[in-house]
Amino acid sequence: MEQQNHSKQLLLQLNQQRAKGYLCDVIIVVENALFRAHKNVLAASSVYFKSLVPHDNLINLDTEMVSPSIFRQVLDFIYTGRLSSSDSVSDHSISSLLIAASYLQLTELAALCRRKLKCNGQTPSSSNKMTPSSSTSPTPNGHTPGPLHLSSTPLRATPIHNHQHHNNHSGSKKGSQRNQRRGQEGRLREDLPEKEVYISGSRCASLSPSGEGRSNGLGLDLSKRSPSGSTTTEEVSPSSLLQSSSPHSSSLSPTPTPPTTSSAKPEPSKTSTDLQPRAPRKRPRGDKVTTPELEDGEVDGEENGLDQSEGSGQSGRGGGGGGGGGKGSRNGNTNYIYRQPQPGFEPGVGDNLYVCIPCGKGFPSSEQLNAHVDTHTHDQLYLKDEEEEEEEEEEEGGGYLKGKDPDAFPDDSASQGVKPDAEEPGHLCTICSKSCKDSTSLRQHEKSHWLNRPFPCNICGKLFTQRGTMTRHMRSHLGLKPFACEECGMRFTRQYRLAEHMRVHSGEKPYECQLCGGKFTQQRNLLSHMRMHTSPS
DNA sequence: CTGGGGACGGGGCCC
DNA sequence: TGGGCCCCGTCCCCA
Repeated sequence: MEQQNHSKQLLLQLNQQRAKGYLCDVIIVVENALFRAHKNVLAASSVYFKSLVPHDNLINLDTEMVSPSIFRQVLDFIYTGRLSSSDSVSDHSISSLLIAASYLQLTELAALCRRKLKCNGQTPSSSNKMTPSSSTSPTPNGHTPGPLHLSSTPLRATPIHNHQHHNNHSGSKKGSQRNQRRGQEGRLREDLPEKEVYISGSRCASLSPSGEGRSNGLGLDLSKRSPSGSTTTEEVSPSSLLQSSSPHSSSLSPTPTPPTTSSAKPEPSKTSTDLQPRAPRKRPRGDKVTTPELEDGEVDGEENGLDQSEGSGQSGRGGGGGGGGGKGSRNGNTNYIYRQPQPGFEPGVGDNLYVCIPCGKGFPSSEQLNAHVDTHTHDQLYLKDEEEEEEEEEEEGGGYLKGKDPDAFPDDSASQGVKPDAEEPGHLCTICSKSCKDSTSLRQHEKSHWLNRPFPCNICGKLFTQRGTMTRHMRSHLGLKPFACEECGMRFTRQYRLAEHMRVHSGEKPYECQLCGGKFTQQRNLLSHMRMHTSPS
């Protein structure tokens, strides 16, 4: 008894799920493109991926070996067993595919490419050298062919994973985990001197003597190995991910510990705990870590971005209220905006969390949305913008909150609802009457009233009002923690946090309760404490 | 079990 | 663009 087409149907389902991002548990970064996929499928197709996916949820591929467009074909092949129409596949493309297939140790695809080249009368030249069955000649990039190096030790390209994520699996919260983390952090700190790594330049200058890991000083291991094991420099610019190219965003591998050493005993750190009034909490707060384990359009935990702040009335700033979404910018990825669920789709069920601004259609994944957005021509977008602007002009200010792309605001903002500076001597916000010192501050302030969030996270799709916030958010995905405590090695994403943390070691408690005299190291804890005083109970 | 305190992560916003 | 600060939320420890 055998179910006909079972495997075919299974693959079909998987591919459909991939298209929707459903149950995808790994993200592959290729240059500036992100691909979501299923670990099982990748592992079943490629020895290379098989070695990586157990450890990493985010995998960065060498862009000299595979381009986004090529990888898309590769992924399609993995999920369908087919290559796209041969008409559209040039020999050059096939060669590129062959290189990629060899790099990724997709032997079947490599063989297919070779056959295709042969049929076309091409001799798989350099790329052929990289095929599983052929020579060990280095790739144009200096890589050694992957398939020839099926080391028992999984060799990493540039796995991007959050070590917090790994740590949080541990059942025992104390003791060993603390030590483990402490050791890891201690090692991180030791790596700090070797930080000749340039983000934008995508170059790692130094290699630790052991060669097992390079740190960029941000707590990240920049060591990058091709599947074959040849260590290469970081090829993927962090700006690919962050787009805004934060200087700290260079490294893509937050894990400081290569697989071969991940289980190694952490070096005991100095008796830093002894210095502390109370040992800093060592439990990685990974419970809510934003690992890229995205599923089905999932954005992370407290998602629903808009309502989180706008609705909370935090600090009374989010005023402005109403107004639905807005148009995204027309450049790059920012032409979509995550906005409030609209009538007709339920985030919890349909997961159409990614909404195309021009047409309002919802999609379960950013990929689908991006693909859809591509169907809008710039002309369409501009045309619609102009139409809406005309409508807004007729609406007399009511359309101000429609949420334009702030970056798209022309300098003469009069037509956008922001009165010219000349008309607002005190630079008053037209929404809350806040007085700003200059037009720049006013503009920035007024952005806080907009309901659109022009800066999407490339990894989880979450949207932000400010680029800086988005960049900061990306650090959490990438595990970028540039600021290390010299006492205990603990690392932070923000300098302010480090300064705050240092008070744990110094014992300084600058925040005093005026009611009971209680002192606190953190202001937020004082505020929390004050609420205890003021709460009715 | 519960409440308070310690510590930390993340986002918003202003400078 | 990044730093600094604020707020919210959370987890853990401990009395």
